[in-house]
Amino acid sequence: MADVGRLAGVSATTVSFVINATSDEVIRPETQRRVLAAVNKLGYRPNRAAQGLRTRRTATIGFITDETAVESFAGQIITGAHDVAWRNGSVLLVINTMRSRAVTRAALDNLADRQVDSIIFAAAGTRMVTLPPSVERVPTILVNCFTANDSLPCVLPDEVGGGRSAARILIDAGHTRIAYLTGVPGAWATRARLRGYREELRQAGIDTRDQIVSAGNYEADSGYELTLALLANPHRPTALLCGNDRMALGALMALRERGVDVPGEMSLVGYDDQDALVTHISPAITNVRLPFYDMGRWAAERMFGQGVEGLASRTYTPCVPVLRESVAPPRA
Amino acid sequence: MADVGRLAGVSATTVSFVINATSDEVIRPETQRRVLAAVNKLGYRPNRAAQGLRTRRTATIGFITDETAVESFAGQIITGAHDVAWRNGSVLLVINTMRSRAVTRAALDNLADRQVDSIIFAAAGTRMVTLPPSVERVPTILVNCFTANDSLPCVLPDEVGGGRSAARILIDAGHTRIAYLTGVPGAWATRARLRGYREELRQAGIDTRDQIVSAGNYEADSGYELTLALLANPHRPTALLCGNDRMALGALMALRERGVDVPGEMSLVGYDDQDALVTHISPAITNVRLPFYDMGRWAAERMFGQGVEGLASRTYTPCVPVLRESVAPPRA
DNA sequence: ATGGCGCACTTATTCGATTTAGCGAAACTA
DNA sequence: TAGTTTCGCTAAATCGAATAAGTGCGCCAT
Repeated sequence: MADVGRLAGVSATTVSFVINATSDEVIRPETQRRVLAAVNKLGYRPNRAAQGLRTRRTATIGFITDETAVESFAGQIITGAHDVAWRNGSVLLVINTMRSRAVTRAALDNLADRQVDSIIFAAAGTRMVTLPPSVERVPTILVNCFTANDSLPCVLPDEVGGGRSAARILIDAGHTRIAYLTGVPGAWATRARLRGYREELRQAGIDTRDQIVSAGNYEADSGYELTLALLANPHRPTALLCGNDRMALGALMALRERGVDVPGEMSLVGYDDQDALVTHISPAITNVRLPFYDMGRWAAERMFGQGVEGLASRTYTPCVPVLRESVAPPRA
Repeated sequence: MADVGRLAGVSATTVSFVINATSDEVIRPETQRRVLAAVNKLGYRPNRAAQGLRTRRTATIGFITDETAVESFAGQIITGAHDVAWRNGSVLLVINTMRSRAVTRAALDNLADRQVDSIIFAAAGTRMVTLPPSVERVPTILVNCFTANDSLPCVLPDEVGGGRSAARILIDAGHTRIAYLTGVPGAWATRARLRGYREELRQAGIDTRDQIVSAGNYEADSGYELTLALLANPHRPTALLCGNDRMALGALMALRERGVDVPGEMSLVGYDDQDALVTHISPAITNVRLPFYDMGRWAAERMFGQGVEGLASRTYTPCVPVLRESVAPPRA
C-alpha cells in the first residue's frame, strides 16, 4: 500500500481512502485516477488477513458438518451456503467433525480463533445435537439439527408438509388405497412424515385406518421385504409411499420381481430425492425432495441481514414434490 | 495477550514465548506456570488472523472445485484433503466455481488475498483445465485434472490400472467372453479404461478381437440399450463390464427385464463405485473404485512435506476392485 | 577490578491494512 | 480583518500477534 502511495505521490492513507471509496473523505478525481493507475501498474491487492485484523470482519463463514461425503446431503447444504456467501463476498471454511465431540469442540475453537464472522453447523441426518457452551462466542445457525432447549436458531425440513405432499401426489392421481412403508419408527423424521401422510389422507376424506402402514428401517432391504409382504395381502393397495429412496428402490425391486408393473399396477413415491438413486433408474421415481440446498441458502442468508438475534428458534423449509414416472392413476 | 501478561506480572512478549515454547528463549519454569495460569484464568486464545499477518502462514489450504454437490465425488476429495489438513492443524477454505472461468479467476485471487498457504484445485470429472496465470502466486496441486503443458503437478486416477482390475475380476472368475460397454468414446477416462481392459485380456491370453466392445455415453439409458442389443447377439458373452455405475445400473435393468440372472447367467462389473447407486441394489454391483478420497489425501499431504517444487507432473492413484455380489463363475 | 557472557526478561519494531486526529491553504462569514 | 469552515490530504495510532534488539544482573575468567 505504501508502494502504491509512493508511485502515485500520495500517502498510504489516501490509497486506502481511494480503494475503499471511504464515504466521508474527499479525494480529488485526479488524485483518484493516479492512485488507481498505480494500483494497476503494481498489481496491488489488499491483504485480507491484515484487513480482517483491523476491521474485525473476515468475510468468512465457518461451516461445520458431521459428515462431508455421505450421500451428498452435506454437499448440497454446503453448496447452498456457499452460493449465498460467495455472492456476498464471503467464503466458507469447512470442517468435518465425523460426529466426534472432541473434534466438534476443537472446530468451534479453531473457527473462533480465526475470527470467522459466523458459523453454520450442519448435520447430514436430521437430529438433536449437544454443543459445547463455547458456541456462544460466534453467531451460529444450525442446519438440519437442533439443540435440546432451542438455544440456537435452526432450519429444518418441513417433514409434516413433506408427508402431506407425498400423500397428495397419490391422492391427486386418484388413489385411495395408499400403503406407507415407514423408516425407523421412533425417528423424528419418520414420525413427522407419517403425521403429514395421515393429515392429508384424512383431509381428503380417506380413512387412515383402512391403510396399511408398516415399519421399515430406511434400508433398501426393508423396502423389499415389506413390499413382498404387502403383495401377499389379498386387499392390495394401488399405491405405495416409501420412507425414503433406498426403501423405494427396494420396493421397486420386489415389484419387478413379482411382475407388478410400475406405475401401471402400482404407483410408487419415494422420499429424500437422492438424485443418483432415483433418476438413473426406470421408471424414475416420483419423489419428495429434502431441501438441503435451500436450508444451506437460508442459513447463509441470515448471516448478511440484520443478524442472528431476532430469529425464530425453528424455521421450516418446504419439501417439494418432484414428479417423475412412477405414479399413474389406479387401474379402473 | 497484554492482559495475560499483566495478570502474570510479565510482558506480552514473555507470554508469547511461553505459549509458543519459542526454542531459543529461556523462561523460568515458575514464570511459565504463572503465565499458563493467567492464560487459563482469562480463557485467552491467540488471534489467528493476527498470527497469520505476522508469520505469513495462515494454516489454511484453499480448495477450489468445479462442482461441490454432484455425485458426491467432490465431497470425497474434500473429505480426503480435509482429514489430512486437520491432522496437520490446517483447515480448508472451499470455493465452488461452477465451471465458470470468471469465478475460477476470482476464486484464485480471493484465496491469494487471504494468504492461503497452498491451493488444491479439484475437478469432479477427470479433464484438462486451463487456469489463469495468477495460479503461480500460491503453491498449487491439481486433483482429477491437469493442464495442457503439465505446468502444475496433479493426481489422477490410474484408469489403465482400473481397466485392468475390472477385467481381472472377471478373468479370475473364469470368464473368457467379456463384453465391454464403454462410456463416451473420446473421453480420457474411457480410452484409458479400455486400454487397461485390452491389456489385461491379452495378458491372460484372451483374444480381444473376439470380444464385443460397444460405445455408450455414461448414462443409464445407454447401458440399458446396449445390453438389450447384446442379448440379441447369438454368441452372448458371460460377463459384462460397464463404463460406469450408471451404465451398469441400466444394464442390470435390461438383464432383469429379459430374465437373465445376475450373476448366475451373466456377471456384471461396474466402474466408479458410487456408493448410493451400487450398494443399495440387489445384487450389489462388483466394482472398481475411483480413488477420490485418496487423491484428496495425497494432494493435501504434499502441502505439509518438502513442498510442491520437486513433484512429478503427474501422479497416478490406484483404482481398487470392490468385490460384491454381481460376479460369479460362468455356467459350465 | 574489569570485561565478557549467559540468564530472564522487556522494549520497540513489524506484518498490512483501517481509522482518528490534525494540518495547511483556500474560501467564506461576520 | 479576524475567525470559522471546507477541502484535500497526511501523520500517527490501532488491530493482536511474532520477533529483533536491547537491558540489567549475576557469574566467571583474566
